[in-house]
Amino acid sequence: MPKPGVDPTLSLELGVDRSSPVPLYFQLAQQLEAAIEHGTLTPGSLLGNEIELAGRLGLSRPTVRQAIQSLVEKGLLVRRRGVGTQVVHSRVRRPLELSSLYDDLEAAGRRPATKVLVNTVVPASAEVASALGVAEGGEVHRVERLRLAHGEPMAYLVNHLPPGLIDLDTGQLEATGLYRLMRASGITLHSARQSIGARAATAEEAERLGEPEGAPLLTMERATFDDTGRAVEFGTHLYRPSRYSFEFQLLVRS
Amino acid sequence: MPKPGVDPTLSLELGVDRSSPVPLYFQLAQQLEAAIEHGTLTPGSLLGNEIELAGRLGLSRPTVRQAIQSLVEKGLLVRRRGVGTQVVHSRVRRPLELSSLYDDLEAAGRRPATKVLVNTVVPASAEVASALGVAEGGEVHRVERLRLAHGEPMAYLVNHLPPGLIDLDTGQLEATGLYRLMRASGITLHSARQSIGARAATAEEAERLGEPEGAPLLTMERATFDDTGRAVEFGTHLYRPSRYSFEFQLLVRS
DNA sequence: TCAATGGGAATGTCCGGACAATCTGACTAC
DNA sequence: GTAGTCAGATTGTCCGGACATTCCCATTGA
Repeated sequence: MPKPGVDPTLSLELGVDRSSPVPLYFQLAQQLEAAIEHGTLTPGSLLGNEIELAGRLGLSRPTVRQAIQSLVEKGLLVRRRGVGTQVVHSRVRRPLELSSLYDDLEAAGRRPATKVLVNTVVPASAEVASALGVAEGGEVHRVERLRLAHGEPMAYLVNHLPPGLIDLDTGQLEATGLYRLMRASGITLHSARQSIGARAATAEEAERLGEPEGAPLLTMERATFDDTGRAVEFGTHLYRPSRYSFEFQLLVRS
Repeated sequence: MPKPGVDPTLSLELGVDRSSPVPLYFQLAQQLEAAIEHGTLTPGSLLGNEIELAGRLGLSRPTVRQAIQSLVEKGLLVRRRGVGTQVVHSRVRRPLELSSLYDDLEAAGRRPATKVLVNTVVPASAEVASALGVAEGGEVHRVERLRLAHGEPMAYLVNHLPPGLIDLDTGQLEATGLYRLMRASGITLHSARQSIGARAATAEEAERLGEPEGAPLLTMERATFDDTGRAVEFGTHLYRPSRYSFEFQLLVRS
């Protein structure tokens, strides 16, 4: 007896370009993701089984599985043994990636402005030295920035970087984000350790951010590492909670 | 000419049990992870190439690749084409999973205590109805809890759940976390949308948490979904920033 | 009416092989 | 000496197949 629901991938224009340098599994994953995004593949609908799908596309089953697997890891699909592969109902946003505040804002359509307050070399404090893995008192870059949105201050960012890693040009810092500069310098960002908390603003901080003294502020500390394990950045950030909050999606690792 | 560095996996007692129901790739991944954790595989060291490793273990290359891949996704290993697979230097902690505050505290060795203040059924407010996808005014469970550590209040947790999903026993809620109860009820948690911010405490909140009025509080809102996309929980939490902050590790998706 | 059984269907695991893409380092030519 | 070139090593991609495991559901039996 045929299944009641028709395989929704049948109506899709799926097909891969074998002459393309883009891997086949990636091409398929992109097409499926686009179909989900576009609503062609409706939430809850079952994808046809892998073997049949592979045959229809002229691909092998491992290749199709690899494509599906990548979407499962993105949280777009759910697989169940004995049942099939289903499109997840809930709308999935980005699962909290390591991006700069600048990129976040730009993606949200807001045009962030940056004012570099300090861009210099200083001796490392004990805290900075420990975070960056350099000797206390050794030279490190220090950057202080004020991030503005709609002309109003939104965040006060203090970052320390180990010496000799990157040229910190004030103009570039104002035009783009720190992470983008680091990536452009050939640094492969790998992981970051973050801590988010809250505290009352000091008089100095309050003035910089345009808040009353003692106002609640959102704080974030972050140490970023490249793929060799080197600490490449240590940041201490202050956000105005009325202007900014951390929004993200978590996926349960099964 | 032989390579200068000896393959560090040679000195490992690697071996799989083919009679075990645990998948072979998973057994291998666990052994490699244990070796990294234990320091037998030192950071920066290169694992021998996949093909040789597969041959030595009597496994196929895809199986070995699958094991390595899972550790790459955990951030423990880094692969580079033409070079090899390397142990990451930086110590990786959990990459921010979806766990309850209760589990977090327990893992940290602190024995959390929970006081259930309210456990009842209420009509859904507009906000709760929207988050849970139920009709406004429809019945939902409401749970208010106070989380204590060392006898001092640490967080005030308000959660709403759709009706008929789970039996909320006050005794159980005080003995364990909400997520653990949900999982035990057969609910497959899939994803959550979170928002972390800060604000000043109201008089009522301040009293409950033992803070002065207007003190900065860390706030977290979270909607949790199961793998069918149903909202299964909506929580609004308040934390004392002197007692709690969000700590986690991010991995860069390449 | 309800519980136990069993078959079909789908994903999960594993194999062995082949070729491509990329990086490193040594060699060569200038 | 320096830059370009080439070969070896290693991971990335892809194939086709085999069997195991799990879930759903219809059938069967009490």
